[in-house]
Amino acid sequence: MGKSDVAQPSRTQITRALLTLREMILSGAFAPGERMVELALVERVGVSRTPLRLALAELEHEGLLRGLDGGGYVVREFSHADIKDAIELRGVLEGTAARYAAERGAAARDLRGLRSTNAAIRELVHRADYESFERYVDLNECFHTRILKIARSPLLERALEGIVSLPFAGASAFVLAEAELPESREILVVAHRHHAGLIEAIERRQAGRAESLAREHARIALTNLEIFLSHKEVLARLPGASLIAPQAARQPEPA
Amino acid sequence: MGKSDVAQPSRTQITRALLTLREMILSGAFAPGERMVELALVERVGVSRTPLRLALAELEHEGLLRGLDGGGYVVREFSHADIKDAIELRGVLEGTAARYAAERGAAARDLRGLRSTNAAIRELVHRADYESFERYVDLNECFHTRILKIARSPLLERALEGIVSLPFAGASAFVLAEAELPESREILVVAHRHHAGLIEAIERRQAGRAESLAREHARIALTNLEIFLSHKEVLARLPGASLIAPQAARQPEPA
DNA sequence: CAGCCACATCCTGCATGCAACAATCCAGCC
DNA sequence: GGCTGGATTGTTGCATGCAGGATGTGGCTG
Repeated sequence: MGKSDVAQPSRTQITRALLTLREMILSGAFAPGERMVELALVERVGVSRTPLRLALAELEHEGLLRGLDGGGYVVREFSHADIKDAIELRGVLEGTAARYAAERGAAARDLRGLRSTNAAIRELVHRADYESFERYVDLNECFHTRILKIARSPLLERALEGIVSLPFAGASAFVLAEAELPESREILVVAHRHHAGLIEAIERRQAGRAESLAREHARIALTNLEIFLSHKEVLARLPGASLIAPQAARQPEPA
Repeated sequence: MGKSDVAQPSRTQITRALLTLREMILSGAFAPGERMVELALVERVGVSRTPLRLALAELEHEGLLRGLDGGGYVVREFSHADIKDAIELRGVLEGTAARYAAERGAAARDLRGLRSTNAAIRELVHRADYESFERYVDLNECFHTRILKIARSPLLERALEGIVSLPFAGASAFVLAEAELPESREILVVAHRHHAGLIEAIERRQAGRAESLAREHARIALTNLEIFLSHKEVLARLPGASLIAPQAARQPEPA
């Protein structure tokens, strides 16, 4: 939303390569651990090696690729623990954002913006059609972005960007497909309640409350994750699903 | 420690350029806002444009450079607010690491390692010579790294790396020159006490205590920052000092 | 039959040349 | 005199050629 790079999909070859590669990886075009051979990608992406390499380096920073010692990159694989960690860490950072917002104070118009966004969300909570869910995702992102802006910490924004760029770590990662899993529908009611509490906490300068509430809010995604992992046929339709490591012979480490 | 890139300073041209440029920037070879012209850097660094550009992109990720819309990079300038934010955010992340360590449990040998490191620190707290301070910095870094390892969260490590790579955000950023400012000497006693409390909290699985203690521990750097800002003649000798914006009547222009 | 060495192949790291874009400066015109 | 247009210069974006290194394979030998 803030960035205007989607409007110009190929203003530069680097972004073209970046968008194409990210799309390909998340859609499962490569198996986890598969090596990203530059010359092979030149054909499939349509750019030269120079911008392509820049894009690969960028994707390594985003966490989708992993650099090899001898050079080159492979597609990363994400364990369940990785995803849980990412969600928890997002909660920590968004909690910090909420705390900053409460401590540093929010302008009246900022609070109004939060309220109007959350009011729009309330209208959609009980809708069941797909279009409403798409709209919900937008509004949800908007709400989280608003709080982040109110926190007024560029560094925090950067750190959070680095987390939500990971698959399944975003605030709305699992929301979209909830349209198909009615058992998780009531979660939206809880989320709306969390938002309302956050607004109130920020308005009343209750920093501790705001922080812990935002953390708990992020943990909603953990619940959603569990639900999804027991419905693999739906999970497979989410972007990046192919990057999740099978839970099989992995040593289970209960928290 | 884990990475062995310092042993081979120029194993690849990219790292050579990266190390050289970082050194040059932190030593004040460029003024904040100055444009980093590639061709000019080719001479001064001694590598070609291709690896140099990779290094520039890396430095932008580290936060030392800022990318321009039309292309190219400029040296970033850090306000006091930026530094305070970085320190506070480091506290949040190290607090999370301490909490993880307490929640997930530390092995006996990990606790022993923490204790021995902190015991070594205790020996140095009242020493005043420069060599002792250098050793103190090493041990301090070691202690923080140990806790981070015990937390067992690769993602958290990455996030923290992204913060401490900023100038003045590291755990020992202001310690080294404390040798010259006796008024901040007793801070080391407090820091040692914090460490001891952290070990105890982790051992007793007191997650909340561990988190808030680590946060408070990071705020020591805030105190040190204030002290330094009132001793500009000492501050100037720290790497990266030239990147700090003067606090004067600067017109803040929020994006 | 197993281990080791040498060779061939593939891939990445790097350098350089070319082209397009942006900024700047100067000149001409209103 | 100010503004606008164009030209020139400087800088980045991109492509490709080349070389070094890692890897895998085959054959030879113990």
